[in-house]
Order: sequence, then C-alpha cells, then structure tokens
Amino acid sequence: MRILQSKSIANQVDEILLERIRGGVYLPGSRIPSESELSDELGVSRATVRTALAKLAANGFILRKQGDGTYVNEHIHETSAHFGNLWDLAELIAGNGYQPSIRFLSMERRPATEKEALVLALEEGEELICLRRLFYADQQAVILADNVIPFSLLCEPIEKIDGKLHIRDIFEQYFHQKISFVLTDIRSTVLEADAHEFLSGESGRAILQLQTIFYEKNNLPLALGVNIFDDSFLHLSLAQAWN
Amino acid sequence: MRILQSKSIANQVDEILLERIRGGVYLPGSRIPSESELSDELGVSRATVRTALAKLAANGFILRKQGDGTYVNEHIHETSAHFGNLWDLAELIAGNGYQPSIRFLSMERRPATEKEALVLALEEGEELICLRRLFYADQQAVILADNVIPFSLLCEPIEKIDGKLHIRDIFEQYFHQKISFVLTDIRSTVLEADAHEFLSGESGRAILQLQTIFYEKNNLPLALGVNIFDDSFLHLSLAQAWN
DNA sequence: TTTGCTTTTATGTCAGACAACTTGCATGAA
DNA sequence: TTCATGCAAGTTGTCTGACATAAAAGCAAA
Repeated sequence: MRILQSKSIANQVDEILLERIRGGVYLPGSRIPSESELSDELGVSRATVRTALAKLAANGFILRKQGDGTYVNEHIHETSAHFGNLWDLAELIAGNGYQPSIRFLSMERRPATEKEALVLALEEGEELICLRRLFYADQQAVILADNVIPFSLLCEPIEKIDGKLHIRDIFEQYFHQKISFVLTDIRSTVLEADAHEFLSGESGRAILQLQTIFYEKNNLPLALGVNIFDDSFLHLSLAQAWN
Repeated sequence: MRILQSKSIANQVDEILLERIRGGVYLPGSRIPSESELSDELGVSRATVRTALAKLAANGFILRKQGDGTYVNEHIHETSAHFGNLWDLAELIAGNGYQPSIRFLSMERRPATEKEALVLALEEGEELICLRRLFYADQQAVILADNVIPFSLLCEPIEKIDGKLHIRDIFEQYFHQKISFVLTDIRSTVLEADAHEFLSGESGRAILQLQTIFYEKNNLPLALGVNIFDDSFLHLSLAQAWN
C-alpha cells in the first residue's frame, strides 16, 4: 500500500479559508482577518498564509488591497465554477444552487480506441475501465459523465470500486495516484441520441461538452473524461483575477 | 490625467517569466532556474519570486516539486487559454496557433436595455458606448465581439477611441480604469442571422458564447462583453493545477 | 547490475524587519 | 460649522536570513 504524501501546510490553509468563504463564515464583500491574525490563529507563519492567499486571489475568490485589507469577492455567488475545480462536477452543481448527487450507471472493460490510446499514451487495444455516471441536481439528471482509465493502473480489485465517489477519491483509493493537474476542452455540441436517453431536453439542442484529461505529477495521463450537460439548466461561469 | 499605479514587483516578475515560457526560452517539460537563481538574476528577493511562481503554478503554467525543481507544464502548447486570460481573445487566437488581428466594425451611443442596466448597475436608459469588433485568425474571421460600456465613465473624447486596441488598453487610455477581475459565463448556442453575417459556417450550427463582465477593484462593473465563435475552428482549452 | 547510504540541491516553512499604501481621526484654519 | 492638512494606525508588499523537508545525484558495497 503506497503512502500518499500529506498536503502541504499552505494547501491546508488554502482549504480552510476556502471552506470559510463557501460556508459563509467570511461573507461576500466583507474583509477577512489580516495575514497576521490568520497566522496567529492557524499557528503557521505569515509566509505560509500569504502563499494560500495568493492562490485564492489568482482564482478570483478574494481581492487584495495594499494598505487596506483582503476582501471576499462579492460575486462569488454568481459563479458556479472556479479555476481550481472546473472538472469538479459536484461543485459545479452545488455552485448553481442545487444539491448534487451521483448515480452509478455502468462499468466495463474494453480495449482502447485509437484516439483514447493516443491521449492516454497507451498502445492501441490496451484495456480500459469505462465508468459511466449520471450527476443529479436535486432530483434532475443534468450531467452525463464518462471516464476511461487504463486498467493497468488499477491497484485494487475492480469489484471494490465505488462508482459514487469523487473522481479524485477514486484515484486515491483504487489507483493510488494523485491528480496533479487537468486539461479541459470546452466545446459546444448538440444533444444526441445516446445522451438524450439520460438527459432531458429536446434532441438537437445546443449543449456543452467538457472533455478533461487528468495528469499526475510526472505528466503521465491518468484518465480521460467526457462530460456533457445542458447549459440552459446548469450555468458554467468562471471568475478570474487580473493583476 | 490620473496616474495609474505601476504594477507590483511580483506581477512584473510574473509577466517576465510568462513571456519566457510563451517565447520558448523555457521549453515545455524543462526545468526552469531555481528560485535563488531567479532572484539573483532579476534583482528581487526570493520571496517575491515565490509569489510570482505561486501564481503561475495556480494557473497551470508550471509544476513545482519540492526537492527537485520547477518545471514548465508539458501541455502548455495544447491549451489555448489560461485562467488569467479567458477573456483575452487575441491570446485565445494566438494559443490556437494563428496570428490574431482586430477589425473595428462599429461604435454607437444608445440607451441601456433593462438587462444591461441591471448587470452594469445603471439606471435603465443611461447611455452606453457599444463597440462591435471582429477578431481574425490569420485571414479568417473567427470571433464577433460586442462590448458595452457606460458613457459616463468615458474620460476622453469619444472620437479618439482606437477600436483596434486590447480591451484592457481601451480602459486604461480612455476610461482611466484598471480591470481588477472578470466574470465569464460560457454558453452553448447556435449561429444566428446577425452573427452569421460576419462569421463563416452554416447557420444553426452549435457555437460558443463567452459573456464577460469586467470589474474594477471596488467591484464596480465596467463593461459587458459578448463574444461568439465557432469552436470547431477555435478551441477553448484550459489548464488548471490541482494542489 | 543492483542496493543502500551520503551529499547536494531544490522547494517549503519560519521569524523578524521595513517599505508602500490606505483609512480614519485629530487638529487647525477659514 | 466646514474644510483642508497632517499624523497615526493598520494592512499588504518586499526583503533578509535561516532551517525543514523532500527528491535527485553520486558513490560505495554487495
């Protein structure tokens, strides 16, 4: 059993602060405690707090003003996704104000297609695990999510896989891998037959497709995900800081 | 003439490093100089270099490995946009491997619609400047860009506005405002008549619409932009670091 | 060749100090 | 009272130096 390195202190601070912003402890538009106060409260150095705040600022969660303070972005509630979690579908749904849930549809083993082999740096025909899941917003099916992962990466018996887990946790628990970064392609397409079976809306309407490649820290591709959803129901909005 | 505060040192370092990555000085997958070397070379402290690197890492440009070094993301060339510049259409075109250019189509003054007034925090009927521009990839028209800005913010004679400038520079030069952050809504829609006049492709095909709201540092909305383009020609791909 | 240890080098974290900037208050003049 | 000026306090930005932690590189022994 491989040991996964624990998160860095700065990333833990980042998560704590993000949780407070999302949870309403720090309200939109309000000023959050100063760097010194946070470093005292959390028992870490000011440098570490600054590292965490820099990341939050880069992702548009907070605005920093020299000589004044750090403020929570007023428009947080208007954005459904953020740069750290464009591929986090549950958060995308939550960001739209719905209660997310996941329904496991199917899991199968099959050889990789030419395109999949190319993207995942495999030989054509190598075996893949195909995971098909459906994301719900409250009771409404909204996102059809397909993930393909090389079978050779699997560390645990395939029967143990819990199809309702977060993709990040699936990798940690069954593949002993950490996702280091992702590459997402956003496309406009139309609702076709196979997806129409699961998602509501008239066939032929314009929908969004998020095609995501997951990588681990050494640039090795871990998985390919294709997620489609109706953007008239679920909005994809992003905040970004400039400067 | 208002003085625009010069950029912070960390942001200048950030720009220098980003330019080197884009310009191929630091090649994809390669290790860039250490923090100490950079701080020596650029004449700033290691803390400042770290601030710049933290931002680049948050935006997926680089990967940092403790005990090893800092590496340029190998897949930089596969991404057309980045979190710092989703609304930067010229860079989006350049990221797709084309030479971007801007054609100024029209500029007019008219009262704000109800929806525009709401988004821009204006009274309904207040005057707007409407800027319509067409972005080219090499010789091909690819993005139709509409921007509306409250007329009351204008500091210079309207005749002086150069419609070919970057939106950022338009704000700096004619409105004496700095864009602090932006909020972008990504939607899937179909190519309709008025846009079809400028963009190629059959009418009714699925295209992407980027709707962007620009804010200054005090959360005052500066402008509303609506950009539509055919994502079969121009890809919208984003990199994001996790952890 | 392989394995295990040591050395080197890089990023991560810490502490303290000062600079640059903003805000609000107090003071004083009109 | 009203307004302008200047001061003080607080916050983020930058600097310096040090040590902790982790990974790669080199070396030596099996």
